[in-house]
Amino acid sequence: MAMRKTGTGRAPGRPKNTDQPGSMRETVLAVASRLFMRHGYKPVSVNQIAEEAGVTKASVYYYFPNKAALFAAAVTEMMKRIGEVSTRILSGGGSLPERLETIAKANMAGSRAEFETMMREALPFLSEQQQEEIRQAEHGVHAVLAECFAKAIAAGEMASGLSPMLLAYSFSALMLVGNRQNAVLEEPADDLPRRIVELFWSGAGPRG
Amino acid sequence: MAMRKTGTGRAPGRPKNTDQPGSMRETVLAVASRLFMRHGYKPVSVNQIAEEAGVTKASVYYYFPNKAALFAAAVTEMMKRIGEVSTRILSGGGSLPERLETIAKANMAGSRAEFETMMREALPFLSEQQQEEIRQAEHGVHAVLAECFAKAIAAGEMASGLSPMLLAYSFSALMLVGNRQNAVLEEPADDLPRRIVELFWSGAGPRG
DNA sequence: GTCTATAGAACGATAGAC
DNA sequence: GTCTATCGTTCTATAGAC
Repeated sequence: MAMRKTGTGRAPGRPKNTDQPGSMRETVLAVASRLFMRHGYKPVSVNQIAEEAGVTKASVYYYFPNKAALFAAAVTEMMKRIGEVSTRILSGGGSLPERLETIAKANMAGSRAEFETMMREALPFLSEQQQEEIRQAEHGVHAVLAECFAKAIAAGEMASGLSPMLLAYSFSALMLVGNRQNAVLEEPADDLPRRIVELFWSGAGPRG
Repeated sequence: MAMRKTGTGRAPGRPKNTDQPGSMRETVLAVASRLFMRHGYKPVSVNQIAEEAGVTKASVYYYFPNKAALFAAAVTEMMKRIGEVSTRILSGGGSLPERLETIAKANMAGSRAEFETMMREALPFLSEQQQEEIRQAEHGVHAVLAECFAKAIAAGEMASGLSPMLLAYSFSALMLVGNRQNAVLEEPADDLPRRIVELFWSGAGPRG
């Protein structure tokens, strides 16, 4: 007799409403983003995601048309969360450079570099549309920064020669530098966020 | 009678020394880097490279153990050339910001973004060692910049708080920003190199 | 009875084991 | 060189909601 291979303990058919409603899709998304972040795109199978979410593969495919779409949705979701955290930090107390340093710390303590690596690996599997979806989500995160910069420029707290969006993308790019193998940068790792913000704020030219 | 499929017009056997010595490997490398840059990794077959270089596939595999190694070597070679060009620009005339702007223009006019895209596509096919080889070559390019920055810091032409290597990686990261879809940056495209260098040099903080 | 949300099974492709 | 396991994906059956 053949063993049941894909059983999840749950009976087929629509579940009772006692299972809190509307949560299955979000559960799958949460599990997926965690696994994708930890192991990358290819190594994570849809089956693995399904099992950890307590459903079968078929249920995952009920919510997402394919693995790439699930990945894109998971990344987009993550970006949304990052944007919310950034908004919270930026609307908090302290000077703007101090708040930027907090964001830099959060981004660099988290696995931003691993995120970029994962994106590179996954890119060949994504459709143009899915790539665009992710770009839009990324743009949203940058927009949060840009809005803050626009206000600061209007208030005279920042130089006025550069567009807020360019500043946002630049700051984001500099944070990525902080995720490099710190050995080659010849800087103490715990000081990097401060130095990155210092460079962003005051430039590389002679001071005074 | 079967047709010769892979003939290149050259007779089999070791060529006479009149064919300038040691150039075959370089010819293959040059052809490979051009094709990889133009079409990406997967779409380019080793056969195609061999044909355009005027040799057979067997000859290519004499110099390189596999396609990925050939790719890594081609990229490394390109990095070497980029490093040489950067050295030449940096040792030329003009102020340091002006020379940096020249480098930024060269990088952004050239297909730096396409290069990054190609790298992403090829990454899954490269061994750890081959990836490390490319990283080393990239590091070499940054070292050229870092050396220049170190001198400038010693001469008081740049701020002294940051390590030259961190500055080099940061400048490189900012140049990548210039390759984005310029629409989102809200900046005129032809002005971007100047603005990028301006940000790098003077920072985002209030001026004066 | 129809719609929704799940499970189970199977398909073609592919990669690795033997 | 064949066999098997697994992958992404699709199809169908079914239990419960409305």
